[in-house]
Amino acid sequence: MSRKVNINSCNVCAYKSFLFSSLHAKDLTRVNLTKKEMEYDQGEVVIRQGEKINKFMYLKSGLLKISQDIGTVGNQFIGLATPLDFIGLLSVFSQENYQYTITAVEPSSMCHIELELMKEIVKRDGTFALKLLEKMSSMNEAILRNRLQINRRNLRGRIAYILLYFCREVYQSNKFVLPVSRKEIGELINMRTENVIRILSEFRKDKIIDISGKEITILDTGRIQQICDFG
Amino acid sequence: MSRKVNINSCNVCAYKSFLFSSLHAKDLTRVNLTKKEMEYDQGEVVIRQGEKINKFMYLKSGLLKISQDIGTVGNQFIGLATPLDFIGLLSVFSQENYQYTITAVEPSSMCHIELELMKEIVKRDGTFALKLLEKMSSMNEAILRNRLQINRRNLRGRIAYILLYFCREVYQSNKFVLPVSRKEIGELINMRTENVIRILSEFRKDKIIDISGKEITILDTGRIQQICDFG
DNA sequence: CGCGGCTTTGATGTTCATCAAGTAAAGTGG
DNA sequence: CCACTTTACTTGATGAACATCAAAGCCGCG
Repeated sequence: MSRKVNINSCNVCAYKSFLFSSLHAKDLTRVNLTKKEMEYDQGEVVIRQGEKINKFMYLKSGLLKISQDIGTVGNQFIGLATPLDFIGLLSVFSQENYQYTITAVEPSSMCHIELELMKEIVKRDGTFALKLLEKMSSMNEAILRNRLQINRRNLRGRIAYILLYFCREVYQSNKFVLPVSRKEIGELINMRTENVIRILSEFRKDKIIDISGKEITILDTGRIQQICDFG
Repeated sequence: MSRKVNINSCNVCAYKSFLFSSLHAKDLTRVNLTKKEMEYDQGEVVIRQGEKINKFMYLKSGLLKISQDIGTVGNQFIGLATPLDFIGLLSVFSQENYQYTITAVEPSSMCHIELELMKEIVKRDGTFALKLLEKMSSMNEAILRNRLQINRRNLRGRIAYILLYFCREVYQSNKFVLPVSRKEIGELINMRTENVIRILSEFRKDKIIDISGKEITILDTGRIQQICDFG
């Protein structure tokens, strides 16, 4: 179950230099005093699609899944959020309610600030506003680029792409434990579970990767890159 | 060829109420004095991918194509911009250079403001900053939603989707002239030209639409909607 | 007029989803 | 803790959806 944790000072948080560095001492203190830090277990839902947005949230550590219910058709897995990402990335400033469901796929620690306070600071502190604009802009661009990249590839290319994504963007290691099921990977890169499995097995047979349950080791980065580029 | 046109007052522009309504008289005057209004012919390139970003641009009238060169593979057609959209939507505040190429697919009229002036106003006017944040946020969300919608449909569903998109979002009419070639539609919704044509013909035979060159008339909105929903 | 790009249709082959069936793993209640 | 249920994983077979190839008509443009 999610739980509130000891309040740490914002002064020692990686986020300070990322976003709040320019903040006036007075505002930083207010953020420090009103923020709430929460921890979530693996599998726990952080935000449910449709809930009212009243917090500005950001991920301090862990890994989150961003997805969307699409009626009977199933679930669209849109992407992952890694530390320093804002949550509710797209909707925070434009919608009343969350358009996406956020789930912790690894134990995660997050900070909340009242959205009203955020808006207040934006209104008062233009330098901060500009910085926020830049961050949101580049985050949105990254998500879109990812989706475009995935959808123009064939299945083998998609698997190669997502493996390199985990390797480079999430774990910074050739060896990692998949944070999601093969079914979910299928939802993320628009293909059937069976084909996710088939192609992973194929890569294993070709000695491009090694698989042991959810643990993946990339053996031949060059080949994977090649499949990603030309697939 | 693109050309500068008579300067109209920002006071009578639709954009004023859309974005600049809260601006102080002083800032509005500055915008008014330094802005440039340009007109572009059909087919003219407005922005070339890679160019330095130094203007904040918005579309007053016409229709723009947003696309991206992706090496040898061809061209990714990302979406269209309709009046009141900002241009360089994603990159303006996060990148040095444009990530996308913008082309006028209908005669278009645009306004430019120096990006530095924009940033200056953002810094000084928090209410404006917040408004801009909201607009950018909702624009980005719309683009992403579109891409997700397109990619989870089969080919008939994609064609139905894009026809309804033109009908509802762009032309507000059941009868419209396609602003782009069938090849480009294929690039927009990730399918081959031949299949774009085949499915359009199929819809024509089924008396769901009428085709005359680039002119399309949607005859049976209900059926199209159904194909869009279940395809 | 002739060239190149767009459009169209048909034929063919590949890729991928679907169906089926079985094993393994993980959660659940007695 | 064990039987039971459910969910995840895996492989093979089949057919549908889609890309590709080919050929011809069309249209605008130098």
